[in-house]
Amino acid sequence: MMEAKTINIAVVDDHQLFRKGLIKLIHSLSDSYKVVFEASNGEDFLSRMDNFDQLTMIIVDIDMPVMNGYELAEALMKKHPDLPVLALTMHGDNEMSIIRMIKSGVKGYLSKDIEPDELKSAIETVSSGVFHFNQALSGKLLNMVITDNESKKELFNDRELEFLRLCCSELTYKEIADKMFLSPKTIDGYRAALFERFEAKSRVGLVLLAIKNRWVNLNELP
Amino acid sequence: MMEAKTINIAVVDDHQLFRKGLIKLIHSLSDSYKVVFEASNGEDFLSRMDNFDQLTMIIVDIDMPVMNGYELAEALMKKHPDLPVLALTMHGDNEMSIIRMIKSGVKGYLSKDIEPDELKSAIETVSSGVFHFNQALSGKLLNMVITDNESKKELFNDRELEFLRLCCSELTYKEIADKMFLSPKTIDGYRAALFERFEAKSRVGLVLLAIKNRWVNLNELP
DNA sequence: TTGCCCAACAGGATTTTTCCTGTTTACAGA
DNA sequence: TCTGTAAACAGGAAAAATCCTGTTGGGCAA
Repeated sequence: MMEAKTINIAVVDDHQLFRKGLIKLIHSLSDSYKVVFEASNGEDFLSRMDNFDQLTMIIVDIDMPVMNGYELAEALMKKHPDLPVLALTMHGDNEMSIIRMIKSGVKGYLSKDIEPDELKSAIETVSSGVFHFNQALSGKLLNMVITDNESKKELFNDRELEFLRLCCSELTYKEIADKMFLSPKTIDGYRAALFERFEAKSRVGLVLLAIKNRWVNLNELP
Repeated sequence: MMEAKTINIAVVDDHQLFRKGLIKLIHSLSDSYKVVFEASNGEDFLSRMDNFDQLTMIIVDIDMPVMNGYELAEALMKKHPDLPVLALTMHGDNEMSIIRMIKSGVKGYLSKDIEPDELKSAIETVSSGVFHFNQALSGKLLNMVITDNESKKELFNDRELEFLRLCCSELTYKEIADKMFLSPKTIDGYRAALFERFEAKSRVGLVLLAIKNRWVNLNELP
């Protein structure tokens, strides 16, 4: 079996040990795979990569400190829409992160606990510009992605975001209601809406999501 | 330069992609390194490994779902104290986790963002039974480890820390009680103790403090 | 032994959170 | 003008969290 075309890959991951290992793994999958560039985060990649044409695709970790995978994918979608992005996730099972990846323009994603063979098939499909998602999306969330094109509604409106910030505090809902000049019942409505949208089961769960996804800034909290 | 003695290594990590890559990386470091066994978590390792004498050392990821690195190291410290454990951490910067590793009996730890050369030197030192910690421990911290038996009025004890971790989730206190095999009333006692100690007014407040002060690691939360 | 301390645990009250099913009002579009 | 929709709001109940005051039982020092 001949594997004709060389696939030139860039790997972006902040964990050097993983990155180096991954590169060796990729090279062992096929002689036609060449990792020609590596970076430790999105910013590092954008600042040092100058020849985008040489790249067939890019493999990028979602969880990175400086400029994470979502942000890099978004930046690439604007400047180099033809460069396919394959995302790697550590805990990629939650639908929100999948949504966000799709919105950021990634062509596919893989959990880090997959077998090398799956990586190979993902590289094959994504490098040729085909989508590769190994998890089905619920209709509701899929709808959220698709109908987003008219830029009508982002994740939250202003009031919801304000509520979310106040949630990340020791305030009770009643106190939040006072601060926002709303009825506690309205606040309860916001709560229910966000719980459903993000599949949170409790206020603590919502707060954790808000922090993890950087919807709120930890340093700006009281 | 000759590298005489073969070092037989077991690798335990739940992320298959990382594990396979790491193994290739290890083999590329030296011909005398042989990865002779791999497992996806602590439980998997203990149940399938039958010949401990063949192993020179074990490399284990700290963050694993079923039986994590701390727990595996503790179990090994009891049954096979001569087997050196090298721990790998994703975000090993917080002191609490270093404390916990030392208490669990690991011989050394590495952050996953190190260079392969550092891995090599860690393998060399740890496999020969010497400690390898790449980060200086603050005097206070070191004191905490050493004088742990006497003046143990530090921030938390082990159970409190475990409770705190579980607090940073969507689990109810009842579910936390089940996980820790304690009465919900005892859990309520932990809660009250931590609330008072850190002047938290609610669980959300406690969770925020835990994250801000890095008592728990955001990325290793479920 | 005896007294002391502490972790584990209980009962019970109160507040807060969570959930469910509604109603009213404003306002944009057919 | 009629209609649909979204935001604001309510009542009420169940579950969970919070708070307070205890008890018990085992280890340990005097």
